Amino acid sequence: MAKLQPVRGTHDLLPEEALRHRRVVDVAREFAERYGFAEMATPVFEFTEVFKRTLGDTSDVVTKEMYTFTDRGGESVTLRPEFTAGVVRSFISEGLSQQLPVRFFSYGPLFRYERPQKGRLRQFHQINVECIGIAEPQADVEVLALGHDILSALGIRKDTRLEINSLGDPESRAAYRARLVDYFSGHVGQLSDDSRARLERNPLRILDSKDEGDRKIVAGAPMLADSLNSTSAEFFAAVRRGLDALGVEYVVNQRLVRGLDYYSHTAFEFVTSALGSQGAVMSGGRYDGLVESMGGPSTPGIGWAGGVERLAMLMGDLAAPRRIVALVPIGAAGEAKALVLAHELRGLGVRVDLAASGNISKRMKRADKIGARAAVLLGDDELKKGVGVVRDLASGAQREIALADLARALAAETA
RNA sequence: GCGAGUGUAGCUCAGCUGGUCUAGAGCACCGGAUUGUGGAUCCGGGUGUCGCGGGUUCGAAUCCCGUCACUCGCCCCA
Repeated sequence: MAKLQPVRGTHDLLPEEALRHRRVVDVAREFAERYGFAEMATPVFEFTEVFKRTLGDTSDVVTKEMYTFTDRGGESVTLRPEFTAGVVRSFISEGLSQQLPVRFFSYGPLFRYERPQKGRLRQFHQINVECIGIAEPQADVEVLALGHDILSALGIRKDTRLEINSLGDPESRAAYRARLVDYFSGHVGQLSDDSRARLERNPLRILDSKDEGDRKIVAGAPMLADSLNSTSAEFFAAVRRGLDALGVEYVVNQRLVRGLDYYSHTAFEFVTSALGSQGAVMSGGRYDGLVESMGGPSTPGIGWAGGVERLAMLMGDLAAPRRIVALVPIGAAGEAKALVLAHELRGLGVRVDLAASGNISKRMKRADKIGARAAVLLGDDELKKGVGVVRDLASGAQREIALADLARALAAETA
C-alpha cells in the first residue's frame, strides 16, 4: 500500500454513479415484484464447499478466481463469486421445498479474482432472480420477459440483443458432448492450445472460441440442435413460442454455451457491443439438476444475473432532481430562524440545504450550484415583517411568504 | 494467467530528438469587483512527490530497468 488507493479491481461509488447504480437496482426490484419475485438476501460468504460443489471443478470461477480464506475457527470460507449457489443453499437449508414454487430477487456485491478491465471488476454487483420449482417452459418465458422488461424500463433494451439456445436435458447434452469430443478429437492438431485444454475439461466451450483457426473447425462441428431428443426439442420450441407471443425479440445462437456446469435446457444472454469484450449484461439459464446435486430434493430451477455496473454504463446521464430548497440567512437572527425552519421543512419531507457559512452572494452561488429549486432569504427585514423571501432560482421571480405558512408552502411546491 | 498501450493539476490534455520546465493550457476550484441576491462578465490565485522506486547523465517529466494502477485484445464472464 504505497499510496492510499483502492484495492485493484475495486471502485468507489461516488454520488453520480451511485445514483445510476441505484436506479438499476430500484427498477429491477420493482419489476421483479410485479412478476412475483420476492426480495431476499443471502450472506456475502459461504463455506467454500457450497461453491466448489455447485460450480463444477472445471470452471475458471472455481479453479482460479475465488477469494477463499480460512477463518479464525479453521473453516474454509469463500466470498461469493455468484448468486445461484448461495440462494440454492438457502433454499435447501431453510426447507423451502415445502412451498414450491419460490421466486427470489437478490442484489449485492460479488467477488472474483480476475484481471480487471472495463466492466470487469474484482468486486462488482449483480441483480439476480431465481425461480425454483417450475419444470414447465412457462417459467423460462417469464424469467426472460422479466429481464426484457427491466432493460426496457431502463431504456437500454435497444442497446442489447437477446441470444438464446438450448443445451437440452442431461441425456441430450451428454449425447452431444460425446459427438463433439469425437469430432474435435479428429482435428486436435488444428485446434488452438486453449481449445485443446477445453477438449478435456469443457468441450462445449470450444464452440464460442474466438480463435480464427478454431472457428473454421467449429463451422464443421455437429450442431447441438441435432442432438436434442424430442422432449428437449419440444421444450425449446415452447419457450420460443412463449417469447414470440409476448413480443420479446431474440435470436437463436447455437454457439451459446454457459461456463457453469449446472445448466440444462434454456441458456441465454442479453449482450451488447457497447462495452468492449464484456458483452454480456444479463445472462442465465435453467439448472434442473442443481438442487439435487447439492443434496436437496430433485427440483427444477431457472434464473439469471445482471451486472449492475455494466447496465449502469449503458444508461446515459441521469437528470438530477431539482427539488432542494436552500435557506439563505442574513445575520444572527436569520441564522437562528433558518436552523429552526430547516428542521421543520425536513420534518415535512423537504430536502433542505443550509450552508454553514458565507455571505449572501456565496450562499446564493452555492444554492445555484447544488441545483436548488428555490432559495429562501431570511434577514432582519424579513423577520421584522414576519416573512421569508422565496426566490425561484429558475425564473428569478421573488415573492414574500409569511413565516407561519412557509414550511407548508415549500413542502407543497417541492413535493 | 498471456500479449500490447497509457500514467503530467480535481477533470481533459500539451510538453517527451534530455538543458529559460523555478512544469503549462482549458475546464473546475478559491478570493475579489459585489457586506441584501445565483447563473453572465472582468481581475487575481496553480491548487502538482510529472504514478512509485532505482539507474544512466554535469543535468531526467523527457532515456533505461523494475514496480503499481488503468485501458485494449486473449482468457473468462455479469
